[in-house]
Order: sequence, then C-alpha cells, then structure tokens
Amino acid sequence: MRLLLVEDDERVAAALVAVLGRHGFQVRHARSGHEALDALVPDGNDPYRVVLLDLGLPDRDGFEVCSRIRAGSGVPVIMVTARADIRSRIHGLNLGADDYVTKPYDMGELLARIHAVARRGAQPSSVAVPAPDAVPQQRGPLESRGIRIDRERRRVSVDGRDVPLTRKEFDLLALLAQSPGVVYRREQIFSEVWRSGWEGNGRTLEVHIGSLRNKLALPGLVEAVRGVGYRLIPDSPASPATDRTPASPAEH
Amino acid sequence: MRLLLVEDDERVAAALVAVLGRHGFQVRHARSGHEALDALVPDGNDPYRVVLLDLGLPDRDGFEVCSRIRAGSGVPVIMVTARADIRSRIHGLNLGADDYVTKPYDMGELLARIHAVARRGAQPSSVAVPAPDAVPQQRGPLESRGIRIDRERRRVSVDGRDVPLTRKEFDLLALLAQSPGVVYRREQIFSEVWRSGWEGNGRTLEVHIGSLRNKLALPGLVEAVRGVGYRLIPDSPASPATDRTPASPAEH
DNA sequence: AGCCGATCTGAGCGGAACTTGAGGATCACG
DNA sequence: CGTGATCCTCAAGTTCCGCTCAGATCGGCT
Repeated sequence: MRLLLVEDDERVAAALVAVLGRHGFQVRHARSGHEALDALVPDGNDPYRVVLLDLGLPDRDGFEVCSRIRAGSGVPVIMVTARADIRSRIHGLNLGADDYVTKPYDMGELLARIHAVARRGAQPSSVAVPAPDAVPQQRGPLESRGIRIDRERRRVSVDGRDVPLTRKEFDLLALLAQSPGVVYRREQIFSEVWRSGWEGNGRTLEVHIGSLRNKLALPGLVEAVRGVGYRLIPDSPASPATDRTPASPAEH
Repeated sequence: MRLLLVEDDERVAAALVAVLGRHGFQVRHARSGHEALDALVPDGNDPYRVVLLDLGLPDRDGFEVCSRIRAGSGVPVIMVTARADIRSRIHGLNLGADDYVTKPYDMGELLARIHAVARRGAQPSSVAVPAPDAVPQQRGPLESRGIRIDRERRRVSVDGRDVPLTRKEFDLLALLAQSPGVVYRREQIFSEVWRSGWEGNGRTLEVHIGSLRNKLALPGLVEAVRGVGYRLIPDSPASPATDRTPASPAEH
C-alpha cells in the first residue's frame, strides 16, 4: 500500500517512514508541497492510497498544497499539524482534507486514522479527475456471482458453502473482486498482495491463481489476460467491451 | 441529505436535530442501537449519507452497534463520545468508524467532519445488504459458547466455573470477543491491548494466547489466522446471511 | 528486602504456506 | 501451420509462522 508523506522535518519524516514501513506501507517522502504535487502525477505506478500532509511548512502553504491536491486528484488527505485552533481545523477540512490530526498525536491513533481513510478509498468525488487507476474500494461484504467475500472475517463462501482460503489466495481474490471486470496488471497485484517491491520471478502468481480457481470451483471466473494480468468476470456481463482495462492501451 | 442520529439523550438530540436541520440535513433520530439498525434497512427511500453515533449509551454498547452497522452496510459512521482515551479511539476507528469526535466538540468542526465523510460517501452499492435481524443484538455481558465475560467485574466463567485470568489475558479475550468471527490483526491487537505503537518483538502475543487457551480449555475457540492475527470462533452463526439463496439444493 | 505472580524473550520444533522448476497445453501472430 | 511466448499443472524444495517450553525480567505486595 503506497503512502505519500509530505514533511519538511527530516527527523520526523525518518521516524514516520520507519514506523509506517513496519506497518506495511510503502512510503514516498516529499519534502515540499511542490515535490508532493509532482509525486501525485499519475505515472503508471500504483496510485497513492493516502497522503499524510504536514502543515509545519511555511505557514499557510500547507492549505494551499491540500487544495491543489484536491483539485487534481481524489486521493484521501490527512492533515497533520501543530495548529490546533478550531479555525484551522475547519478550514483544513473544508478544503477537502479527509481528516485533521493535531500534534502531539498518538502513533496508534494516527495509524488507525490512516487505515480509516484508506479503506474508504479514493473515489473521484465531484470533479472529473484524471485518476484512471483509482480503485473504488468498496466496504462491507463483497458479493457477486454467488461468491461472498467477508473481509473482516476473512471468509469466503460460494453458494453458501464455506471455502477456506490461505492468506495469499484470499488477498488475491479480495483484490480482484474489488472491481470485477477490471484487469489487474501483474506488478499491481504483486505490490498489493505481496508487500514491498518484489517481482515474482518464478511461477508464483500463476500457482496461487491456480489453487484459487481449484478451491472456488467456478470455471471461467478468474480470467487470465495474456501479457497483462488477471481479472474476475462479473455476473451481469453489461457489455464488458474487454477493453475496460485501467491500463492505458498505449503502454506496452 | 439524510442523516441518521443515534443518541439516547433527548436534550442533546433535540439540539443537534435543530442545528443539523438548519444546515440542510434531513435528520432521523434513533434512540437506541436497535432502532438505528432498523432504520438502516433499505426501504426504498434515499439511503442515509452519514450516521452520527453517540456512544453515551450503556457503556460499551456503542461499539457493538458500530460493528453491526459496518457488517451490513458501507454507510459512513462518525462516533461522537465523551470517551477520550486512546484505547477507545483506536478501537472505534478499527471497528470501521470513519471518524471519532470527542465531547465537548465544536459544532463547526463537527459539521466540517460530517461534510468530509459525506463527501466521500459510500456508493449505495448494488451489493445486497444482509438483513440486520440476522445478527442478534447482544447486550450486557458478552456470552457465547458457554463463556461469560463480565467486563465491569473483569470476570470470566466457562460453563459456570470461574476462570481467573490475568490482565493481558482478559483484555485479549475481551477484545476478541467483541466481535466473534472477525479476525483481529496482530498490530491491531497490540495497539489496543498493549500501549499504542508497541511492537511485539518476541513471542509475547503467542504466549498470552497460549495461556488463554489453556485456562479456557475450549479447544478450537481461539483460532490463529496465519500471517494475519487471531479470532474467536462463534458457536453457531457461521454464515447465516447466505441462506438467502432460494434455489441451489444441488447437493450437500 | 524478599516473595511471587505476571510479563517478556529466545531457541527449537513442526507444519502450513509459499516458491521454484520443468514439462505440457494454449494462445497470438505471421 | 509453425513458432515463440505465455499460461497451467504437478511435484518437489524452502521459508515462514505459530506453538511450546524454559528461563529472565518486571512490578506489586507484605
């Protein structure tokens, strides 16, 4: 899970990077608002799932950055700042921030809040946002084609029968089921299901896909897209033009 | 914009209804968790855009309600409570709340936060929402599988026999028993049972789980979920909501 | 201080989960 | 129809993770 940290104090940043890393985040550190905005330009990598924006920078600047971010992207933003006054809080939230945390904060609570906004996921709000890779992270149990995926219980059932899955199998299915029909590229799958940048050398992904198919016993559900990745076939094939991939076809 | 207010204090509720009304919200007031869950059953009206959940009710009860809501629906939930301690905050957020506001709060900030979560909104989702009556509302001391957990007295009994537990063991059990069936991740357990941000370096968690299992002497109760964490196995309601399949008696 | 239970740490074990490799099947494309 | 690339399956390794035990440390109480 990628996270963008905007923080000018190196010591604070280093500490946060360490802790967040230990909790499974792949952190990119931006030292300034400018750098942050650059980092948010879609580049084919996975999009950031959340932005941690410190307002410790040259006073008002942070608000400016938040509003710029919000103008161009739907990525969730958490403001972190020493400014505890009500006016700033309200102002920050109204600029489009998803949460506003004041220092000193408890690390556990910050983590919980990060998870809260991350699971809410990026949804291109009203604005027409150039965020093609934005994954509509859906909450509550997923259900489609008789498969019920209960994320918090890590349980999967097909037509009422419980299907025990291993960790990788479950994560894989949960990822693909987020957007049935959409093709997930191999690198994308690896970075979501396998932590840290790890390129699957061997046949790892195929094997897990294989055992997932076996256990679900729903032929045709998990489809391989040659040279790209995998996807789930949705039940109501509302003209899935098959080109409905998040990847721009231009890139090879 | 419809909003569901869960609050048992009539005076507080009346004030909130007035203010929220003035700000363009159509407020439905539920006096109890049960009423709230009823109100959330899809009925053809517009779905609620946000739930304001007061935890002032009988102690721990509010957390239950939040977890029940989240089990069946993706509607954004803001917890409003006087409980300011870190444990409660983290727990509330981990249960799926989108925000956690402590009293006394500033009305302007609350409004800003309501707008923040409503902005993200949960898509009404084509997903079937399981009927909440499938989930029995559980009050007072937790009880399941013959285990009785009295949170106030910190007493646990199995089939009537008192089982003395240490602090950590009790906290651990109480946490897991909050929502039998759901998987609690290691980090989550650490941040709620231990002081926040604590990294379990050694085999601490396993040891405590071990002694808890020994003392309860109920094999299969506490289940390890490899690579993720632990959960309690509920006695019967494994997946009751999936019975909604009228025709599929192929075999069994 | 001294005791005693509670908590934490480290090593070893066993088994589940994951990875890898090779061979066969299938597909896209000329 | 041939060919190379890609995907699937099977059957080994190999790693990882949770369990247990035993000893060390912590902390409250008399």
